[in-house]
Amino acid sequence: MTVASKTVSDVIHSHFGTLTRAEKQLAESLLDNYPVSGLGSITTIAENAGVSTPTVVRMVQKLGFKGYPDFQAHLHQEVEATISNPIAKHDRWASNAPGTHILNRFADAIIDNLRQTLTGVDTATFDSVAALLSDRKRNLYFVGGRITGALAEYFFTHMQVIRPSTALLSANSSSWPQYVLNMSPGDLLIIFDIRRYEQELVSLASAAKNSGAEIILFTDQWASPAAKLAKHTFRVRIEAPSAWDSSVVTLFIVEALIEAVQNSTWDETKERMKTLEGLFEQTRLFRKLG
Amino acid sequence: MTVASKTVSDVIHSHFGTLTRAEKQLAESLLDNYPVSGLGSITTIAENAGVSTPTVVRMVQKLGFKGYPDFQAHLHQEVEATISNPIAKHDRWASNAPGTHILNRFADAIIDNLRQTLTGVDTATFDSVAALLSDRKRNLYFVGGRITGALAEYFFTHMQVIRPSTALLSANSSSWPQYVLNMSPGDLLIIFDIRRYEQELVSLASAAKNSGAEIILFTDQWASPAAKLAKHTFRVRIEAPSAWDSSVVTLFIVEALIEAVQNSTWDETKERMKTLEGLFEQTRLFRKLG
DNA sequence: CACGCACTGAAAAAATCTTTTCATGACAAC
DNA sequence: GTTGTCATGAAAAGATTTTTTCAGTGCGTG
Repeated sequence: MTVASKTVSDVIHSHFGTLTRAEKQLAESLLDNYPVSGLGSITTIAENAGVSTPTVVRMVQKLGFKGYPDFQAHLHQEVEATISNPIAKHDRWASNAPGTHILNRFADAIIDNLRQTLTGVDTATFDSVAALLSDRKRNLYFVGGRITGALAEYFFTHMQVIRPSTALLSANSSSWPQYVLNMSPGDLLIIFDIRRYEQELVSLASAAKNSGAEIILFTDQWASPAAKLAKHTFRVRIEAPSAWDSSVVTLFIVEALIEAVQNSTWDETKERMKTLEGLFEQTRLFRKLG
Repeated sequence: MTVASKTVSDVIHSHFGTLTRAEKQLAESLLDNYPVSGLGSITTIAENAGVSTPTVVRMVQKLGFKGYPDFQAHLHQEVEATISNPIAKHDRWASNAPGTHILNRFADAIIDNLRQTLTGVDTATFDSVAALLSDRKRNLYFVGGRITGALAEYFFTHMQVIRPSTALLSANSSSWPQYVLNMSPGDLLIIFDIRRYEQELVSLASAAKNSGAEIILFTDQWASPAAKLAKHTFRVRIEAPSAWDSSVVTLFIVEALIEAVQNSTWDETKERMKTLEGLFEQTRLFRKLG
């Protein structure tokens, strides 16, 4: 069967981009407090998610299950696997007493985001993306929104050292068409788009896809509309006790990807870094003399 | 109710003596691999135990439950309680990203960094910095190195929305003197400098200090030489299982500061954000028409 | 051996859950 | 505008589950 070894959570995540509004709402409800929230009857979970029972049926079938009972059977298996594996590992963060200081509240929120994100990220997806980014034959294009532009830049700066053929699209969309013009099939467009999704990014994604480029998307749990166009999507938790969303976990994923790519092509990268060091040295020397 | 705080398992045990043969058989079946064995339908568990469904109904009623659904609801609650405790949660995350996977190693490292950084950061320092950043009379200047430039930009982008008089110094040091020229006493220079400390940033810090500006420094545990010049220094742990350093915790501090500043001047900020929304809207409209 | 009593499960009845159908509304393309 | 497509939930239909009824069985007792 298609849903053999993957967890229900994985399946939901991998289909998340293709889900409709009500279905996303349902998926969120299921993933929140997963997998216990899926234990009840179809009526119960529909009510909890605020959707109708037909929506539940349609979604689980879309996910590849035969019907709700089939879906629930898988969930039961997972619960069983989780529970009957009582490995008592040391509790890493419980000592982090929920203080009242903003730093502590932030820390709690970030760790929660990290945990939930990691539960949701399919390692297979992660590895696929790392492999794509490692492929020197593909040109890489990075782009972000108003806030996330800095993340795109951070990612770009590292990848530029690790491998050739990387480009950072400026925040100004007027220059984008030129980049799209140069995209060939197999090229990668790495997009950062979190809520207050920017329509222009979706247009860019669409145009890039038409040029044959493949899209890797970093978005939030509610998923940018660009998810429908993306080959791989990272849905990252961004909630913080703040008027602003948190990019910490997104940066975490980015750094992990950087390491994964670097690691897979270490020999070449080492050479590049040496050369780069030399270049920096020369520049410094040049300035001193000048 | 009798079954208020006791677990279903307790209830079964306490009633075990009064159970009949078929019921004992059923009870054994339920306790074996408890509580997962009770997850299915009454038919399923009856079959598993080798008894009839009426036996199940009779037993659960004898145990004090209203009926099978009531019995199962209690079981679900217990499953939830078991799964939702932090230790079990960590197990789930770990199982999703097996121990050796880069994501998992990174997560461990980052949480460690976060804890160590929080232990080292004085909340008084944090609050002082937040207060300085909130002071509208001071001009803010942000600057970062090659890698940390993105962090400076991220910080700047947010602060620019929250308050006036903010500037981002470009990565190119040739434009810096002009900024220094304009600095007045009380102005703040926020510097990001982590290892492979950049000599130019130290020079900038020195020049700025001579102009009366106060310096806030984000650096790593080994501390940039600029620390000697800084009024406040955040020493952040940056170690990661990678050839690169991690900026995740630095970003964490930045976000916490953003929230602290925003929070202390919420009324004014709200107005600014509203206006900004309006401006974005206009821009969008303008583009559509154009 | 007959009787009473409690236990048990088959089968019917009742309740509930799951799936399908279909009307409506939103929205994009023309 | 008009048209077609898609998403959605109300409601009906269908399937399953849960409960009740009831007849059969085993067993101890007079």
